[in-house]
Formats: sequence, structure tokens, C-alpha cells
Amino acid sequence: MSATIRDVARRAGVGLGTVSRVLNNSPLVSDATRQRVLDVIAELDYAPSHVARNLSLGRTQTIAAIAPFFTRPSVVERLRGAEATLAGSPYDLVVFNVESVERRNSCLQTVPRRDRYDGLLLISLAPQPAEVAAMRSAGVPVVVIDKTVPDLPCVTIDDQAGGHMATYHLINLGHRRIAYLSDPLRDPLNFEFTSSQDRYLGYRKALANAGISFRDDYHVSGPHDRYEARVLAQRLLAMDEPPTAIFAASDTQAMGVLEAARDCRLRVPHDLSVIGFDDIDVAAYLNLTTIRQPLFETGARGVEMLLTMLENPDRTHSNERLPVSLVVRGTTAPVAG
Amino acid sequence: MSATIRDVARRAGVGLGTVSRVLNNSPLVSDATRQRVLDVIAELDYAPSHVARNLSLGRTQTIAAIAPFFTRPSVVERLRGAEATLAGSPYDLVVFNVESVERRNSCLQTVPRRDRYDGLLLISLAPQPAEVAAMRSAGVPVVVIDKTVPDLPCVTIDDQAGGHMATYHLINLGHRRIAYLSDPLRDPLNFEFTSSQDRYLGYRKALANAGISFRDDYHVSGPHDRYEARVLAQRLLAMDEPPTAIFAASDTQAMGVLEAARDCRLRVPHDLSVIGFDDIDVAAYLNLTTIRQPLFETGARGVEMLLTMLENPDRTHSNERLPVSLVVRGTTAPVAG
DNA sequence: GTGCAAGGTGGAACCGCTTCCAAGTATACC
DNA sequence: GGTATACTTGGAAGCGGTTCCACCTTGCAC
Repeated sequence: MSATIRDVARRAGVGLGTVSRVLNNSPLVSDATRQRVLDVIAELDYAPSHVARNLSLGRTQTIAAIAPFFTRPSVVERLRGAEATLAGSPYDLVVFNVESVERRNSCLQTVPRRDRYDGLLLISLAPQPAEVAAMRSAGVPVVVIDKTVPDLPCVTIDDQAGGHMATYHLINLGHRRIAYLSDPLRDPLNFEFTSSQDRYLGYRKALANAGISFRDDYHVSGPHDRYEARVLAQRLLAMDEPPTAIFAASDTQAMGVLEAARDCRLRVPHDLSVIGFDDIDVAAYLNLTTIRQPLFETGARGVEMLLTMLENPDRTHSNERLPVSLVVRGTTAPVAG
Repeated sequence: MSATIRDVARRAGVGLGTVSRVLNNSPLVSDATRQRVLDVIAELDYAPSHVARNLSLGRTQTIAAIAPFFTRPSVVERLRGAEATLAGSPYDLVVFNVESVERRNSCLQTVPRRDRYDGLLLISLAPQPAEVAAMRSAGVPVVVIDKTVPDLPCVTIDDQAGGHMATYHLINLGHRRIAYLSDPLRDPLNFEFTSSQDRYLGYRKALANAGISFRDDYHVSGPHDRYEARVLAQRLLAMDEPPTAIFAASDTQAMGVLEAARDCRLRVPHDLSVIGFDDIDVAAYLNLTTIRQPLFETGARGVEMLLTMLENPDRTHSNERLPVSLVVRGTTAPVAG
């Protein structure tokens, strides 16, 4: 079908090794020979076989990314950061979308294979110790994004600080009855705590610092979903003593809260303050006050770390924590007198 | 490092060919031998090298997808459909995100290589004739999603019917002053017409059928972006004789229209009817009337077509057009008396 | 003129798998 | 017992690269 290195060698009247050296920019070729080989390559429209080269070199030039719920804006943005960073490298990015525990398990079990991928990016997915051990013994470099996993380099944000920041902002506005609406603190997909848990801790800490006692009934949680959040928020707003502000663990859930406020004919922010988390694209559109986390950057940084690990296998990598910031928009205001 | 087929053969006391036959479920192995080999494979925790097998078989087991603007909900949903369908196959999905003309060109030039990908999925991206020719001569099977390209199998929706449907819905509600807000009808990324163009034709046709004369100043276009759409809509609403209904070529742009309506203190749908296109996730949240197109399904269907092309290289594939439907929600209403 | 380092070069061996052919071993049938 | 038939089986060759070693030139110092 297509030309091989042998065709080039024959045509150029040189040996296989010489063509290979030209291809790999080895200095051990005379200029004249190099030019001749280059000419033949152009003439034959020859391109070296990626697969053959990889077999010979014992690599795949491919990085796998496993991420839950593709469609979540936060995940997409992280993926976008990863893709953008990889675009400047010779690596391909193959993606796996996880939407069930079965698929999570099968991906985590089958994907980390040294002969298939040179590196693995785990987005918002925390492997269990046994799975970490399997990855290690498979020899696949792994970087985790948006989760902290023992023995694995991680890129995270300071969820606790974010939770504190959000709550503190509300307290500063005079709110005392502040609810927290989140995902379940334990994540069925990961058998471990979610970032909602850390944001919760920040929330608790901010309350405590301000001398506001925590009310159990002001914390509600349910699936990461706008509709679920709406129902939860409706429940909060129907209480005898409803909160004057709601901190949602994600912008998506904050959207559900806004919807519930509308259902109850509450004006935001006059009757109810709402703050989200993530600063996804729509947050600006909704004029939603939120905690911004650098989504794109975590994806990009994760890939950077992975790439340096590939170049330098023995260097160990520590965790990195990217900063969050408060973005004040129009859904939070001083508590109504 | 890891065990090879030779290790297995030696250990099981059989030949290379026999192990290979066991791996490939060839019936030409006695049960006793097969079991022995299987035992050794389990014992050695052997897994055949993907790369080596691919080199030998002359394939890559990889499909590339090139898509513009990852972050657009419609693109993500298509990608999700593609990934989900591929998950049941032995193929990997590698993704390329295109956000500039340069990257578009470089992707379209470098990705279609037979030795790198077994198949190519083009999402909302239309190659030019020269590029199509290059793909053909490279021998890479290609399926196009959301664009119609001569000589290439395509999965599309009936944009013109959708445009007609949206406009007809508004006319039915008594609207006569109906504006159309869209992307530029010509797409800089694709050097060709966009789906906005076909929706535009449907819009024009519906107007004509109803005996409503087309007004040039009721058609505005700009980049596919909420903010741009907002500005465009503001301009429409500031006209001496503003439209009573706006048909936006995408839900994302419809969001900008809603925003502009809010800016102008217009109540939707009482003062202004708004209809979108796509039925992305947020549409339901915004209670947006829209034209639903099967995004996930186009991705899935595109992959299915590609897979059958891979199995059966000589069968030619025709284009497929998936149906759209009107989803009436709360942003359209009879024109105010 | 000889010796030697350094620059160029060819090609066998190898990466790990599949495939195909030759050959061995039963079994069946006459 | 001989031979045709059907299973099994081993392993060389090939997929298309890279690498390493041996070998050949040069050029330069002595």
C-alpha cells in the first residue's frame, strides 16, 4: 500500500539505518545523504508507520483520560484544558466517559495497561488503594485531577477554603440562616468523600468562626442535578424558618436553587441570596455569584505533570493545589432588614 | 518486563502459533491444549501487546473525532453519543478540539492517516473537496456529523424543516413580525454554509407560505455566543417596529435573546416570544420552547455507520437524516393583542 | 607511510504479534 | 496393513520501525 522505510532506502540507495537516522534527526548522517533521503521521502510521500515505531520503541504515544459525566460543564472544561495542552505534544488523548459504577470499575480495571497507554489522567475519579496498587504494578504513570488520592500525584483546588469563602461572603452580608445544598458527601462512584464534603467543612468552619451554630436541617444533599437541587431547595424554602441564603456546592445545583426561588416567588437576591461553586460558563449568564475554580487550568496542569513524569520517570511528583476565588455577581445581597 | 507470547508458549510447552490461536479463539486447538495455555496465561497474568497485534494486523483500533468547540453543549452531547457507542466496541476514541482555523486545517491535514486511525468522525466540520480527496487517497473511512459533504456519508438533521417548524409555530401563534437571529450563514471554520443557512431557508419558506414578506432587517447574525446574541437581540428590540417573536438558531443564542429581553424589561412570552434550536440540557431549565434535534443520536449513529464501514469496506453508505421536533415550553405565546 | 580517532554507513537482530505452510498424529475406511 | 482424511501443532516469515555493532572512509599527527 503505502511506502515503507525499506522502499525509501532502496530508492535512495542507502541502508535502512541511514533512513531511520534521517527520520530521527540523528547528526550521524552527512548532509548530502540526508538531502537525498529527504528528497526520496518527499517523492514517495512517505510517512513512517506510527504503530511500527511505537512497537519498536515500546510506547504508545497515547494518554487515556477517564472522566465521569462528560456532560457536566466542569468536566468538559477540564477535558478541554487537557486536550489543549496535549495538542502541543505528540500524544493522543483517548477519552472514557463513566456514568455508572460498573463502567467506572471496568475502566479503572482495564485501562491502566502499560502496553496501551503511556499515561493516565483521572478526572474527578478516585481509585481505591487496590486499584492504585494495580496501576503502580502496571507501571502506568497516573495523575489525578479534582480528587486527592494517597500515593498518586493530584491536582486539586482548596475546596475547604472555597466553602469557607462562600459562607464567609454570605455572613459578611449579614446572613445568619445559611443553608448548604450539595451532592451526597459520600460519592457512590468513588467509594469516598466528594469535594462537597470539603466544601461542607469550610462551610461549618466559617459558621463556627462567626459564632453561628450549625443547624442540621440546613444541610440538604442529593444527586448532582438541577432538578434534584430544585426539589431540595423547595424543601428548604418551605421550612418554618427558611434560610435567607443558600450556598450550593455547584453552579448546576445553584441553578436548581434559583428555579426553586422562582417557584416560591422569592426575588433573588432581595429575598434570598444564592451562591454557587465552579464558575461554569452559564454562571455569568445567570449573573450568579460563585466561587471560581480554575477548571481549564486543572486539566492543563494535570497533563503537564503527566508529561514531565513521562520524560522523567523517576522524579516523584507532589500534589498541587490551585487557588479559588470569589466572583461576586448579582445573586447575593445584604440580608433583608 | 511483562510476559510475552513466547513466555507463555515456552511455559505451556507449546508453539507460538498455538498460543496465538488460543488468544484468537481459533477452533483449531484441542481442548486440553487450550486449557493448558489458558492456565499459563492466567498464571503469568499475560495480556497480549496491543501495539504488536495492531502492527501485525495493520490496524490501530482507534477512531479519531475532530470537533469544533468542545464546550458547546451540542458538541459535547454528540461526542457523548459517539463515546457511548464506541464503548461497546474494541475501538478507542481519540479527540481533537478545534477552536481556530489554523487548528482546523492542521487537524484535517494530519489526522486522516491510515496508519494512525482506522476511522475518522467529523463533527460539525465540513472538509473541502481537496481535503476529501486526501482522505480518500489516504484510505481512511470518514463519517460526517451535522454537515453535508459531497462524496462522504453524513448524519444530519433536517435543518430546513426545523427552521420551518419553528417559524410556523410562531406564525400559528399569530406572530407576523418574526426575527431570525443566527450564526453567520457562512462559517469561517468550514468555508461553507452553516446549518444556520438551512434553518434560514426554512424560516423564509414558512414566512412566504404564510404570505408574510421577509424583512431584511429582521435577520441578524453574529458569532455563536450568548453575549453576541444578546447584543444582536438588543438591536432588534430597539427597532422602531421591533419583532414580537425571535427565532434563535441555537438555544445558546436564545439564552442571549432572553437576556436582552430582560434588559429591555420585556416579559417573555407575554411581550416577546422566543424559540431556540437544539434542545440542549439547559433549555428545559429555562423553560425554553425549542426545536429538538437528536444530538446524542447523531453521534451514536455516526459511529455505527463508521463501524459498519470498517467491517465492510466496500459497502457504500448513503446519508442519513434524523428527524427534529417541536418542544413547546414557556417562552412562546400568542402575540399580545 | 603508518596509526588512529572520528565521522558515516549498512544491515542483522529485535519489538510482540499473526499467518501460513509443512508436518505430525489419530481415526476411518477398504 | 495401507492410505486417505481430519485434526493439531510448530515455527519461519512478515508487519515497519529502531538500535547496535562492524566496517569503511577520511583526515590528521607523527
